[in-house]
Amino acid sequence: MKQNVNKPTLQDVARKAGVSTATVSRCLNFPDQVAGRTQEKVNNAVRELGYSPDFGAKAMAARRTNTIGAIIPTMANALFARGLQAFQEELQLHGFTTLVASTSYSSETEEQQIRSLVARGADGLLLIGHERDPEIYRFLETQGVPVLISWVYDTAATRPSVGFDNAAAMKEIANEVISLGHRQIALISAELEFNDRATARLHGIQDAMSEAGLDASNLQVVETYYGIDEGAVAFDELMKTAKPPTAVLCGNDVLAVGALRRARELDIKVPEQVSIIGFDDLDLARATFPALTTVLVPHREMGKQAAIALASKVKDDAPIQSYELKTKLVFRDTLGPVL
Amino acid sequence: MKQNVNKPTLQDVARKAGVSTATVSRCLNFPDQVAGRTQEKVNNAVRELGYSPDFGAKAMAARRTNTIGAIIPTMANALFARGLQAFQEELQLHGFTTLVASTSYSSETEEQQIRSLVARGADGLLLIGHERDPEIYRFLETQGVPVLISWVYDTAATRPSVGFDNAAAMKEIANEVISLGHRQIALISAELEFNDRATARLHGIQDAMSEAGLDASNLQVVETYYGIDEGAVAFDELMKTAKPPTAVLCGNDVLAVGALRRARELDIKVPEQVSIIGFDDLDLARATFPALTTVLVPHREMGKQAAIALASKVKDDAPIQSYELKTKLVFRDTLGPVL
DNA sequence: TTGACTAATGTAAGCGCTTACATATACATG
DNA sequence: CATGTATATGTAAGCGCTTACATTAGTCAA
Repeated sequence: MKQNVNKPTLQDVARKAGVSTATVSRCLNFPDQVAGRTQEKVNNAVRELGYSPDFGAKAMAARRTNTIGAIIPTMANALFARGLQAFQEELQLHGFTTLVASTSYSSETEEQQIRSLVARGADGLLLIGHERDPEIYRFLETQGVPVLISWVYDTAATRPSVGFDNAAAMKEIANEVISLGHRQIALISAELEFNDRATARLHGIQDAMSEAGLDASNLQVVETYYGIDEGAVAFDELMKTAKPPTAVLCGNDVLAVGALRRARELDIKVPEQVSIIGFDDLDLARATFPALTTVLVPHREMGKQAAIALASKVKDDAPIQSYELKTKLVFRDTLGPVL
Repeated sequence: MKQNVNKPTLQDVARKAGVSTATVSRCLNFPDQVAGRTQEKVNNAVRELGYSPDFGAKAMAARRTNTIGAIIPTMANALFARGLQAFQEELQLHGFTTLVASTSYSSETEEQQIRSLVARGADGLLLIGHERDPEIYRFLETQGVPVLISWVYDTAATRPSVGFDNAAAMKEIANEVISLGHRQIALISAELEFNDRATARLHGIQDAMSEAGLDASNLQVVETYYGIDEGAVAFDELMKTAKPPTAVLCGNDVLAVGALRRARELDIKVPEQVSIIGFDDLDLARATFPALTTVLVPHREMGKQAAIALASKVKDDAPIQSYELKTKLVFRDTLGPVL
């Protein structure tokens, strides 16, 4: 290992400034409790030594970190990245630092990350979706770390959450699709296991279809990873089946963009021959040609509300209030009637 | 505050298992130094108590965190996000955890983040680009934290770096543009201040132009933020000038996608009336219509090499070896000759 | 000047771990 | 069996901070 240089400590600063360590600590944390002249001496010493407090020591002594952890599936998904950005910004206003980790959609990795963030002293945790090993929830409870679930809002769930109703949102757009005459429908979904958002969206479509009297066999589902190429491949697959769909719903805009690209490559006209629908409403959705019909997810607002809820829980131990956000259909140019 | 629950400590585990704290510690960190029967007792106690080690205490006692910090401008930029992903994966192989922070391109925020990561005990730091307040470099030196600069490779720089030559890459594509007859050229760039990558790319174009005998007045530069909409607005602006460019180079693919979108909205044919060139080669670049001509940046390889360099520096105190990665022109459908 | 405050500073006890060192136990050797 | 060696565990001293409590300095009314 290294450790060639010895980082200056509070002690060093105290010695240099000719005061006690307690005074230095106060000067740094509660300046108004310290006389002006003393502050100056201390600040000079801090500057000259290039002192920087040790977070670990501080956390241990103060028994508090003012840190909130957030674990999302992937940074690659712009929607998570942006929602988290808003979460972070709001928390900063409340005096919290955010520690971010991602799981690549692996529940195993998620568990590790949860443990790691708890070990690092997170005062609270933001998690995406409800579905995970009950043991983890037990662990968090024994550690006394409050958790807020986001990206979903499920009245049936016992834990508080800030998010939207994935099933209802998907059902709404599915209804539109069906009312335009589509009967042969497909869903390009993220992996369904350990992903209650994806599962809920699937259920939304199934619901809409069964209410419209359509048989389950009219729905084809392909699961894949997040990515444009993945969407393209999935679309390909669907078009090669015996009864190719006339409408392809996608679990997110990125998959939809991939599908759209492949449609163009296959010379399939959208929406004349097949409709393609996204989910999320990224900037991207307006930039494709034709522009993507999709479902707007208010990600920034979601991040912000999650931050507010979690901050008040951690600070004042106020019970977390669940909060439902509304999605909105955005009609652009990739959804059309069956011709 | 809260603290209703008392997290179990090493002490608690030791008591429950009927051994000393030292044994518990060893059992957790160096299991092969501990007898099998003892391991069992300890592991049971750990499980029953839901024990999780306190990172801060551990770091303080061990004087090592096995944590590497990485500070990037923004997660919103997929290229950073992906490069970082590779960085992280590689570091994990070497036994390091990565702590990520982003700055929103603010040098002030960056300074905070650097201090925060150092405080959190980062054994090393990854930073993007060379350009920052010298005081920060001094601070890092007094703290004994090794730094690796990435995303740039500049032979003139004193600090080691793992990246590519931004100026050369941009010059290369600019040469192509010029050789296709373009004389009136524009650059939609990220903000140039405190951004040596963006500045270098600008210089690359200027170089190419002056070598081709073009006057500086033939180049229009508009600085903007990262985003599709921002690219669209910038493109708009350029088209409204007295001498609109016939080729628009963009600092990244996202800006280019925005420009492309606005071109379509304005009914300007690409590449017949104006050529649009991106930078980065995101998946996105293949998904637009027409597909984007751009410059491939080997972001994953960059992240990986950066991780290797930094890990060996931190572990063995080996001097960091600079490493140059090569970019590659990717010709698709948005660059054409002047008609 | 004094006493009664308040304001500023100091003292020292931990926070939860790791690890050098000391000790105990087990086993092989002569 | 005594002895030496290896293996397993225990003891206790910090790591760099915060903070309750004790002490001292400063201020002001009487």
